[in-house]
Amino acid sequence: MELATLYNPHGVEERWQRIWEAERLYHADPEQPGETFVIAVPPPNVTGALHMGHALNGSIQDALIRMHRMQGYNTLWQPGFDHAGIATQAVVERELRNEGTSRLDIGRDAFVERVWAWLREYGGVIMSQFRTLGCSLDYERERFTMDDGYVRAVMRFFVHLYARGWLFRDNRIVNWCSDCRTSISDLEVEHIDVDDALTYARYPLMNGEGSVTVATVRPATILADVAIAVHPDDERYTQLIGKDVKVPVVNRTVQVIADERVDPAFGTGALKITPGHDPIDFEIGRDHGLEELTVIGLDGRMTGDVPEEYAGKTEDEAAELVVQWLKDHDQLEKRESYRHAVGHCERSGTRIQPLVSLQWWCDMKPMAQAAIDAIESGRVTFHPPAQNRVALDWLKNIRPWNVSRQLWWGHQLPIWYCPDGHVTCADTEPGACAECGSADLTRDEDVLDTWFSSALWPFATLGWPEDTPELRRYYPGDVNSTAREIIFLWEARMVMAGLELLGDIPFHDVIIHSTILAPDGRRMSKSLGTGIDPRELIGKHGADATRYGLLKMSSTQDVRFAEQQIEEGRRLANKLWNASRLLLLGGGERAASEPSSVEERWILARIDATRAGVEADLAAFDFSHAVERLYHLIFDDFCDWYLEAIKPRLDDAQTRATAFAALERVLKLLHPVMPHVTEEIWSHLPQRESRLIVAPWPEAADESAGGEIERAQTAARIYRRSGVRIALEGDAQRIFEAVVRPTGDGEGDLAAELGRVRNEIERSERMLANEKFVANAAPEVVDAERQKLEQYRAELDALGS
RNA sequence: GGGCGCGUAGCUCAGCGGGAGAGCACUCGCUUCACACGCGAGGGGUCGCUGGUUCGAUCCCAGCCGCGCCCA
Repeated sequence: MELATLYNPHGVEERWQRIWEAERLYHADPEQPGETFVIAVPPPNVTGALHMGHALNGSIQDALIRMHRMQGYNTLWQPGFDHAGIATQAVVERELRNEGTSRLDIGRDAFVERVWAWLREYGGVIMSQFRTLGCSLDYERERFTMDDGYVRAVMRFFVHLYARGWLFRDNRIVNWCSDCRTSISDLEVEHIDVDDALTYARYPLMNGEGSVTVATVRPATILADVAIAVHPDDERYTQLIGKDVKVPVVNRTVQVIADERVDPAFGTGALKITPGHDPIDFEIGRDHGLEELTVIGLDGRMTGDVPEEYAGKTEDEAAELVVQWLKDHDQLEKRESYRHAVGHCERSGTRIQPLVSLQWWCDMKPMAQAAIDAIESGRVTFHPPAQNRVALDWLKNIRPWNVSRQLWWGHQLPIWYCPDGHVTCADTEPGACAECGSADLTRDEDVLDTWFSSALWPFATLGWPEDTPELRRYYPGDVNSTAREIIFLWEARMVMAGLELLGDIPFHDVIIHSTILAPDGRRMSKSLGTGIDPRELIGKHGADATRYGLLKMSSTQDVRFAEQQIEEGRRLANKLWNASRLLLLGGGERAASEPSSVEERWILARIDATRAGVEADLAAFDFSHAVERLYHLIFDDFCDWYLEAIKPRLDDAQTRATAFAALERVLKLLHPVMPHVTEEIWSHLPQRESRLIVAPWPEAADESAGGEIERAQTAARIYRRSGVRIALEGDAQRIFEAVVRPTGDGEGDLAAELGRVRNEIERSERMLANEKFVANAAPEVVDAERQKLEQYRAELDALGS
């Protein structure tokens, strides 16, 4: 048996990835028996590359999937891609720009074909990158949100919501990105602190009795003012309510109104109302029946009914002109610096322009209620549990969802209009207007928000709306794992869609994993240059080590990336490799393997305790503790004590056979975390009947470990520390000799040891002499202290005093 | 502005009512017949600060100071 002393994952990992997939061991067969265990992977953007979040989440999901597969579950890990409307369109638009053309030049059909061509060439590489991490996704079942079948599911969902009466078209304020040229949902808006100027402008009263001053960070929108609002209880302004004022620049006459949504503490307490360009003003305007004027257009420039010198200017340029106008007319009270959070498009980074636009909306309240019930009743549970409330708070305050996007790449709305403006909604292209029968139909140009299709992922991937064997067998699934910022965008919507369309939750547990930050504590991001590429880590340390390290970092709180965790994984792989070498070097024959010695029974008990611990950790989605547990089992128990204890008997086939049986269990327990090295070692073990990936998970064992090992360990601690040998006999003595290999006379620093133990006894006695402690502390705590005292007294005896 | 979380060894993090822990780094000793990516020993911590509750507080409560995230 030729095995290198240094385990090298390269080549080994790729080989096993090929074999597992070629032997279809990742494949889920609905015809096969067994309780199911199903996870649908969060579909990465089809344009994306593996980043740290994917690698962490892949390690988490694969650990769960592999353990359940070994436990005999009919296990499906569903792979696939999201078409990622805005992101993908932006990539292809950039390419067109580099070629000196644009989507408008080539037209919609050619553009969409161009996107498909781009994807065929460059898209979808991330699934291969999941393979290099060892992720056991059922790659045969890869789905794409733009597949024909998936498109049918999306259309069905839309038609369903339309029939329910929850979809409606309305002019409302939206978050407009002038760079992406589309509206985006509230959830795609990122709030960033910005240093602005707060401009205080005087609006003269029409009756000539002075003026009212309002503060604004966006002077350009003064041109669209339709009212001034004050809080009804604000005594400073009570007498002004109902009075008319004149809007600067445009000389429009508007009224002072009262509304409780005005914050008297902001600025002067008087608020200019611009329903066309501010979400709160929009709400106030609707309630007061105010006009919705728009002065900033879709390209972010001034438009519409503005004085000539403003037309076509950017908002900033227009703001300067307005401020100058105010100065010239002595209506500028002051300007002061002001720092506040401003919405930006998370995709392009452009400052959001709130404006009124005709869009399709979905009333989410009815679906949200079902999701609220599911979470409150515990049918769907978030981990860590604090996230349940986060999801509930959002669901309880849910607002209509703007589902239309002014893009070309995506699912075009199944909405047709006839010349009379009637609306027809249908799965497939209708022949005539549903209302008037007109055959002259035009399809709505807009496409759906990417997340509209994502909401269907857990069942559209299984064939819904068709009644497929997969859908019947694998829905509902079990677990979904994702990052915090996806809770509303995706998790909540999957729960709502699943309940609405299939009448059942899509999964019962949602893992919200930690965010891995850059080593300096900032976010990992491409633009900041703080990203660390998991593919480099795999190249440097191997996939097993990377998985181990990432799981070690997967505590519930956010964590700074530390490469040393991955190096720890690499050392663990090497340690296990060499432990296996030790046994294999003695010969790999198979013999009867009944544990006969105390150390054999002890290691089996330790392994079984670890098995139970790992099962409990994974049931609680506590991966970092599971991994730590395995590390100590292998380094401390298996290598430092068990293997050292049996070393003198290694030429005995019986001993090796028992050791192989123990090693086999260790490999099984570690496999979900480090699949490659464990499968590689497994393949060298004598007479394995199957691949480790599908080998049965260890059964609970009924081994009790005697106290001999513990006695030897105590003696070892004392001897190694002070050179003092304490009296042992029988197995404890034999194991101590084998592991510690003592030299010298065993006299050592007896005085120091005696002093240490006496101190302990004194401390313990003092504690137990405290009547209040004995009276008030929990009985088991007092008992534990008494036992410790007993132990120390026994140790004192053993030291021969 | 609302909510959540975090400040524990030089670093990354566990622990969260009864003697401060792990891995790495550091010091010292080991060419022990698997592994120096190893084995053994050791140094290093007013557990952010100030109060409170308790027989007992890193752990619970309040306030403060830092840091981060989510939502508006």
